[in-house]
Amino acid sequence: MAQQAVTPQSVDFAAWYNEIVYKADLAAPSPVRGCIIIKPYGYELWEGIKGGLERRFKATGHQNAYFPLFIPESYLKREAEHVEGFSPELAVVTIAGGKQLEEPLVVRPTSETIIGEAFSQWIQSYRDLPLLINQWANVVRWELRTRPFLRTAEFLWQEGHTAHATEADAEAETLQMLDIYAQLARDDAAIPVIKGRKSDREKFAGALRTYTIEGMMRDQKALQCGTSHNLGQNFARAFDIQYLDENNNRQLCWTTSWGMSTRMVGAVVMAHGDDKGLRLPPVLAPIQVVIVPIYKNDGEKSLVLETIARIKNELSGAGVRVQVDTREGLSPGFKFNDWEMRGVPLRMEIGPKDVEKNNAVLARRDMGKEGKQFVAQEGLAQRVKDLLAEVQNNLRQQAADFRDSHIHDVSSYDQMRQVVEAGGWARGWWGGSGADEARIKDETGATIRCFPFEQPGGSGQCFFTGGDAPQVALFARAY
RNA sequence: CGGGGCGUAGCGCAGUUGGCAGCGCGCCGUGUUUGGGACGCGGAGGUCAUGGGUUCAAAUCCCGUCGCCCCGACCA
Repeated sequence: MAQQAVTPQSVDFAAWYNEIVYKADLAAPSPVRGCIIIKPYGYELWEGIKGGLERRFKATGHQNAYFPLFIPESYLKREAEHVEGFSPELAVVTIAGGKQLEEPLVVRPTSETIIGEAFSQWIQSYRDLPLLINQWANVVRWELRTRPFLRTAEFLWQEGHTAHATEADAEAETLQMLDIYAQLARDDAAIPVIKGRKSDREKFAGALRTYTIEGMMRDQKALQCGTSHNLGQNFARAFDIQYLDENNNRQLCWTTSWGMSTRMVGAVVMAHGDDKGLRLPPVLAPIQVVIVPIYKNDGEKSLVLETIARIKNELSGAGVRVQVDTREGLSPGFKFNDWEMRGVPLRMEIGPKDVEKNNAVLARRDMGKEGKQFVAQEGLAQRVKDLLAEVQNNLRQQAADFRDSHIHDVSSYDQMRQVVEAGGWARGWWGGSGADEARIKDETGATIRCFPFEQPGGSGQCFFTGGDAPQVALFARAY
């Protein structure tokens, strides 16, 4: 059960986050270092994200498949940059069935290699392209510092893997999927994100280009919420993914991969939560409306519950996810706080006075006391749906305003440092090298989150080197 | 892998000079409560991380081992 106050965000954001995750019943600690148990409420939130993605994947012609958890070690090594990127964080099985394995099996950190091997067999002709596959899976990356949902040793995600005949097709797919992630974040999770390209230093090991959506959390730190990679022909070359074109010539495929993970649950927590708990966007909220009955005696109780049963049916029938809090022995006040901790967007109170007057009390989670209102029971379902839409919009607007007010344009390193020191995001012309990036990270803690798609146009003067800069970059401290 | 800290009830913790294993929250029962975090009474719950040692006697002292947390390094 959720309960009691939480460390305020302003005092210690990290402590706030950890407490919220456990008190809102999203997750529980696990006996295995760096792993978590995702509890039903947290898993339902993930299912909401999954559902939103799944719908969009299917609408764009992707199919699900499933590939093995174990990957022959030699597969990883076929793509030089890839293996170098992942080696430090691999978990490897060397003994199975009581015997030393001839070839160690890597627990997948991602599946480009084993899927690449499969693709090389599935694809013969240009008629087999594009091949659009998605997999829902768990992956393991042996991280040294872990945090619930944000970075865990094992996490759940989807990984899309596609193969195309041309570079242009692959690029279009990569951008299309990034756009789907941005839609999911904005329309479902109410997190406005910035789309952009990763610097070479930050891109996926083995990719030609990596695109990202970056969201701002309430401590102003950046969180990479999803990535989409144009893998060029790197994996096609390593795994011999070829097709015969219309002219009977053998050609290498162009492949992509893209992923969004349970980290997104952490994003929802950190982008919207306040000192009273979670604030869930209605589109993803496992429970959209909770009804708290108010009564003093058995007579009132049966009257109140009767009315509630009718209202619940009406709401369910209208497609609203509603739950009645029938727990005995807890005061209404306790329940209010409990559901606020869990982030339920709308609370309804029904008491004897409401039964009598055919009213209901509605309270919005995204607002304070002024969010409480008395409404008629007539037309309640529509009223609730309208309010849910308002909450969704308001959360997104609040997140957008917060983000926009903490992004600042900079034209000198001094300025950039000031912005970053204050916790904000710095946007400025960039023409520096990878080594310059490393130095900035060292000195300020900030990294290039992305080169935003939205560019001012033309070229400018790099705020760091003073040289010519072809584009602006977004710098921030990140998770 | 370096520095620091902690392992005692489900969770959070106290336990002094070695002398009956404790507190708060939660849990179970019961009665009174209930429109913003109720209260009384009665209960259940322990391999004091682990192995050894000192002692009449160890949660407490000594040695070892394991695990976890924090800071640093690392982080497609």
